[in-house]
Amino acid sequence: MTTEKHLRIISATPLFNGLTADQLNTITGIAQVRSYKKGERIFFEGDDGEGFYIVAAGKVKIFKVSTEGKEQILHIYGPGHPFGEVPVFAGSRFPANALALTQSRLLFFPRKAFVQLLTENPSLSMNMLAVLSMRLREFTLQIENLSLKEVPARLASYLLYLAKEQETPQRVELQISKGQLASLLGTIPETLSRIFAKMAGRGLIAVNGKEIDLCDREGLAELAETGR
Amino acid sequence: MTTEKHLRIISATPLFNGLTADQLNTITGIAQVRSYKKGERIFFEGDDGEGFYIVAAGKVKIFKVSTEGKEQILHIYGPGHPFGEVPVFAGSRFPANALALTQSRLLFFPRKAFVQLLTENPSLSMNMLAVLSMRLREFTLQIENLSLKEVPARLASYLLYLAKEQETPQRVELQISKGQLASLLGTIPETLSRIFAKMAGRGLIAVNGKEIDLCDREGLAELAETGR
DNA sequence: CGAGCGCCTTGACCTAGATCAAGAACCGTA
DNA sequence: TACGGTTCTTGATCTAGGTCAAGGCGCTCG
Repeated sequence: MTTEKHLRIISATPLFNGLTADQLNTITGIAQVRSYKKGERIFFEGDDGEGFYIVAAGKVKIFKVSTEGKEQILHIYGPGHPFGEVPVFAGSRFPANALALTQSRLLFFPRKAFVQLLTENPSLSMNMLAVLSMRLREFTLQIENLSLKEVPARLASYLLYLAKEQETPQRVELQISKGQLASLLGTIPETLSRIFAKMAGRGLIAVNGKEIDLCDREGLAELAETGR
Repeated sequence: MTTEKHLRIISATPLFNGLTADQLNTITGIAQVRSYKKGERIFFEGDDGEGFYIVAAGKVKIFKVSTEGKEQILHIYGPGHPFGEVPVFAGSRFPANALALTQSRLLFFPRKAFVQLLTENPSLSMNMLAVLSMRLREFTLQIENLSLKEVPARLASYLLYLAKEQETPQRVELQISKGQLASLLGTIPETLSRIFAKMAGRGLIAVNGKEIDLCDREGLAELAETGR
């Protein structure tokens, strides 16, 4: 693993947009590479946060677990996405768990060195503020979904979101298992399965394994919006 | 309303901790005072965010509304708390609504001037990052509550939280109506009422209007944690 | 190729909590 | 102190979705 390669990854990360080559070099200097196997824990809720991460390769899930073992996924992050920044600035512990969904390579930025960087680079601070703000927006959306919408509406929203994300208006591919999707939507596999069947029955979608055709985007939008 | 007074409020706000008198003066220079009557809207979801607010006096609720009119309260903020910062940094619109719960006085900071300030004051940026991180922590907690715990557990958590907040271990006072509390907990007044009755029946609490005695903190903690 | 395991689906049931409807208690105003 | 309005409580009902249990349908690996 060369420093070259780190630099390429770091340059491509939105968080570091608009920084000079010099600044990027400095940042590369403090980054450490860490590798995780599929299923390996990155950190636990309550752990001390001595720094934060950026996904270089692979897929990471951030989640909470109830006392009875039910899990709620908060995010699933791929390359370029930072996570675990909260304790860096709040001076607290990680508020959730992180686990590698696939074999992953992460860049780790130690708290102290990174804070030092921030005080010297106002534009980096601004980027960081933007990242946190965006995340806050996502959370308000998720809370809205969980408390104000029923599962079919949440699923419809998610499918439309995926379609935009993947730039394929007619068909989307689930990058995660349906069980994981259920947890992301705040439900369980059985319920999700039934809702898939119901939506297919209404002609809104067609499901073939991880491939899902969006037959009626109008109808999906309606369902996402009003729940009918 | 004197500039003196603004300065006093601004100095006392955590967001501006650790800044020099000089910096505080500059900040006071860009703040505008806005007054709102009880029930008045401060902004709507989707509005352009030309700046953010800090509560100087009064109480403000931040909330989402479903298409059918059900509301989910995200936060209730009192003096010293900033809100509406997301669009300032994310460059997007307000992701939720804000309304004055009581007659309120707010300090408004226009986007552009504030961003200018940030680039010149690294420690202000750090404070802002801390505020946003703290808010993210609160949100993860709220999502956990909404999706992983049942209403009685959420209520128990909230009561214990209030007790800590108010530094009165034995008795808390609700600062908001029970209807508002229901919405904050992601439920409806009827359900909340029944749960109050049930908890009183079990000897966990005693309810007298807005005064609530925590008779059995052990039991409440147990309920908050495990749901039984 | 067959065994075994993880994932998904389907069905029968059950429970938390929403909805609907009707009073009761509380509060500011005249 | 009577009033009209909120806000709160209580009861009867309904339903989304969770739980439990039993297959099915792929996988990989021997």
